[in-house]
Amino acid sequence: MQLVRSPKQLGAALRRFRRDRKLTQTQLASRAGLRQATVSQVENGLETVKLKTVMDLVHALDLEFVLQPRTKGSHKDLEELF
Amino acid sequence: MQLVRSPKQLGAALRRFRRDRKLTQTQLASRAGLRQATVSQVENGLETVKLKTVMDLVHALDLEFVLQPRTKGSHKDLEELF
DNA sequence: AGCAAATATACGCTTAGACGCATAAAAATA
DNA sequence: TATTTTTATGCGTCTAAGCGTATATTTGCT
Repeated sequence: MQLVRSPKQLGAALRRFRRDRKLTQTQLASRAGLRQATVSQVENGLETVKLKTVMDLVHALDLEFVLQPRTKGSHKDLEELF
Repeated sequence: MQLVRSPKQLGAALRRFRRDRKLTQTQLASRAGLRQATVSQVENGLETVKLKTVMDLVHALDLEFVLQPRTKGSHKDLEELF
């Protein structure tokens, strides 16, 4: 269960789950109807990826999002500024 | 705490949280650095919205995502198989 | 080291998000 | 009912995602 507060965290979480499932980017891309290159971009934190692309990956990995109020200990991820 | 398995569910969840916080689309848009029109599109389930736009709204509403294995059915769990 | 698999990057192309600005439609309130 | 407030939609512009295809780079294995 992974917190996702930024595209970078999303990419890292997706990569962890993909590896847990012993899939390559190419295999995941095939399942999700995407290109391997696109999977790579998302896993590397591309901010402007489309929500549909993200959801396709989430579904292909048999995952789901939960949207919830922000938990405490919040102000340590200021990795927004690049 | 809202399950988000599609752009439509995301839009509906964001709308609920925004109303909980007594904000108009214009007020939320201002906080998030977006247009009111964009907030409207996202709340109505636009599939191809950019992840950055979604995250801007999530942050502006003081929310966060959790990425987790998909639960079975519509309730908490029933997962133990038999 | 060498090779194969996996991942990151490149180019040209089509499509569309988000923008500013504006207004139409719908919902709330007097 | 009329008026205000809120939400949805329209148009022209700019920018870039994702596509196919291909290749460069990194990683893993023997």
